[in-house]
Amino acid sequence: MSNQKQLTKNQQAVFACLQKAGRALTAYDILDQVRDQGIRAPVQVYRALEHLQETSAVHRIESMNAFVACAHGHTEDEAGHHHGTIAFAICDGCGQVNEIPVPKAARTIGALAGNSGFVTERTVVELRGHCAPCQSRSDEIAK
Amino acid sequence: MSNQKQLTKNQQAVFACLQKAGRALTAYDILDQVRDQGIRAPVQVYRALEHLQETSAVHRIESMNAFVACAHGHTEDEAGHHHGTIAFAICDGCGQVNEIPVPKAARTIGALAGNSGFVTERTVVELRGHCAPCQSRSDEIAK
DNA sequence: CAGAATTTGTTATGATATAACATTATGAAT
DNA sequence: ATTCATAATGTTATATCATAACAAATTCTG
Repeated sequence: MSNQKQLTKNQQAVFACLQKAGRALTAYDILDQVRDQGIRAPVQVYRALEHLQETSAVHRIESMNAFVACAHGHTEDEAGHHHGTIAFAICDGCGQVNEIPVPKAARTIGALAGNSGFVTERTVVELRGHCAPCQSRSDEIAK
Repeated sequence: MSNQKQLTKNQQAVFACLQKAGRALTAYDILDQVRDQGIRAPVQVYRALEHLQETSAVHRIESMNAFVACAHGHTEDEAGHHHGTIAFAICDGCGQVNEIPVPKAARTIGALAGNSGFVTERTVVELRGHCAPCQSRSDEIAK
């Protein structure tokens, strides 16, 4: 079968690393963190990430070439209840990534594209900016 | 001054290449096309792209690591009238990229992020899918 | 256990992007 | 026109992100 629920050793290591980080990491960031768990080559990390993305346990942040653990309940519980499109709010100060379900706005945008016959298969929405704490931090710097 | 309107030789070459292509190209695709115009190294392409992005003549497609000439009037006319956020509808069949202004949907999404104090500085919206012609083409293949 | 499928490990390489620094061109002020 | 400041260029090297190819080990299933 294709959809087993148990993660393999490498998949566990990579996923745990991302969860612990609590922010987006590049594949090589991850590699550095899991070397002591026997993962030696980039391809091993990419393979684990590929699987984790298929099961929606991990999302790729396109504008960073990085990866983040899904904030919703993908730890143990089954299902992977499908939300629609999720927007990622990425803080360029601290790297925190927040997930914001935006099913309606995504449908609106998809409909606009559909007007010219375009069929949307995947929607990428990423907000780059600063979270509240980092906002005040940069205020300080700007005096 | 910072905002001159005339493009330099390299900037012209890169921009012309993108306009001629009519679709997204990677920096190395561009490099291959402009070697005969004296551009020899990746960094020269990236520098031209950087300038062209600053003036909104070119957009970066994050989910492709590629670049596309802006579809709006950036050829000769001044101004670069500021639209709000633009969504890119990218056909995975033929590579065509369509620009769709989505100011309202983008504001909606930004407002949702703003609820937790996030301040958006840049909004990336990219639709991956298939354009009308490529849609029918894949129909054929699927019999 | 046998066979199939998947995962793993290993090496190599491809693709994307920037650092550092010397040089040349351009524009504005005298 | 000369000087100065700025921006653009060229060149080499290297950093960063990602996949190809193939052999070996593991796991699942009958």
